[in-house]
Amino acid sequence: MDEVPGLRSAQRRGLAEEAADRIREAIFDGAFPPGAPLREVELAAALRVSRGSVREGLTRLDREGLVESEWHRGCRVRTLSAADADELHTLRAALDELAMRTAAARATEADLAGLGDLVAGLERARDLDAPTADLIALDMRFHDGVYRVTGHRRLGEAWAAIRSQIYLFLLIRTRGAEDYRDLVVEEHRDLVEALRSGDQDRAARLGTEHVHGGYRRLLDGLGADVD
Amino acid sequence: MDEVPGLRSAQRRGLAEEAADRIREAIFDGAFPPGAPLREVELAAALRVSRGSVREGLTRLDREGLVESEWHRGCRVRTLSAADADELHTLRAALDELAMRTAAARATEADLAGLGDLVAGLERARDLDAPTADLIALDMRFHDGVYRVTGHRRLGEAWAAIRSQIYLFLLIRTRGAEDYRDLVVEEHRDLVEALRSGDQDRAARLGTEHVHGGYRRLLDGLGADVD
DNA sequence: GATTGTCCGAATGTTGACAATAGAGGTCCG
DNA sequence: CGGACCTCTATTGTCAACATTCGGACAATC
Repeated sequence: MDEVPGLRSAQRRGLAEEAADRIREAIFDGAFPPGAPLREVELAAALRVSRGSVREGLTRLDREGLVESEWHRGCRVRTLSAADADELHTLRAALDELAMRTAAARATEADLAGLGDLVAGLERARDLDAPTADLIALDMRFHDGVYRVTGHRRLGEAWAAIRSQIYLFLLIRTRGAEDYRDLVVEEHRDLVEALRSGDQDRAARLGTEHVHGGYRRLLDGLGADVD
Repeated sequence: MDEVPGLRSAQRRGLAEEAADRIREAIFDGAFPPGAPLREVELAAALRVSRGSVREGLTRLDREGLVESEWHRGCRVRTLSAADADELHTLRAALDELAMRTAAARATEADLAGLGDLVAGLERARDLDAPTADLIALDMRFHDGVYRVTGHRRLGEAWAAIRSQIYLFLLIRTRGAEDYRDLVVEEHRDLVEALRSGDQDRAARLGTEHVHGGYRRLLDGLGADVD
């Protein structure tokens, strides 16, 4: 089992994954608002791919929770109600707690440096007045990094199953929350610090607080007028 | 189309789900041991279904973590190493903690009665010297019930993503653990009691202890000779 | 003798045609 | 005029054939 240091295996990607990526992108860009139907023939024609590939790509998005499909009634972009938001954040808090605890135990110096770089990039983006969407993307990449550091494959899969939904949720509902820009850097710096300390309990606690706090601020900023 | 007497009832629910169910059953029955390849043509011929349907069914099993598939290399039954067992139980503990906490807050009297009935059935089965596999099946149904009581759709999906793997793991590695039969009834009765009390913290704590305790006993009973 | 290039059988990835279904809108009857 | 029924169409579910890729066996080369 020889591994070459700086070389990751080039993984072949089928058309299904490619299609899933394109459709996901389109949803994030707002081309398909929540509730919009995703018709297989239409997508197949647009992507120059057969319906089978589109179909398989859609099941991947279904696994990510981005779309929902019913028998013989096709696929629609999932709508996110207030109850859905609550589900997403309670579940994410539980996952993040385990992720931060595990990461605190297993993070190497290189891992910590990588996460630190991400936070630095986040700070730079904020100071340069980058659009909030960019900050959110970096935020997500940071947490992806934490899950990767855990080396916990199934935990990563559980995160992947809600990741896109949380991303979409943040993109849609972050307009009113201006304090997000101020707090995002500081909070993530604290997370890295907790990981560096190796204190698993502290890291776990900070992880859940980070999620719950962000959720609470979001709700406060928007009022209770969630549909 | 050739008609086979007892094999022609796969219409209303979609052939893909039907195929997934059959294959899952076969895996649990030991027809496909861990690591065994699942060839699409072979399965399609056996189930009298096209390869497309088998293919879609296999992706469902992949979502459940029962099989793993690589590009152009097909599907195999997932093998469960010691590291996998650790992943499964740490993740399950995190999910169960949230599930017990939520269930403690939302369980109605009818819910509690239903769970109580399941425990009673478990006790009956144990006293009747039912095979351990039956006890395990009832054990799983109990926890399914807890997740259902939470009303937390995404939490239930996260559980579904590891449920089959845990089931398979228990089926394979429970031979040596005789104390399982003794403790299983008592522990689940305690869980119901905690839910009835409505004390969320206590329920959550008991939930994680239940998982971790069971895992520890399993490891002790088997020694460290896990492959 | 080890490495590299090439071929071959087998299995999967992809495709377009065909069948089944849900939902809409019209029609008939009370 | 309203409701049950029926047809019709758009859309998804299923299928069998075609294209691509993998892994190993064998031969050529240094």
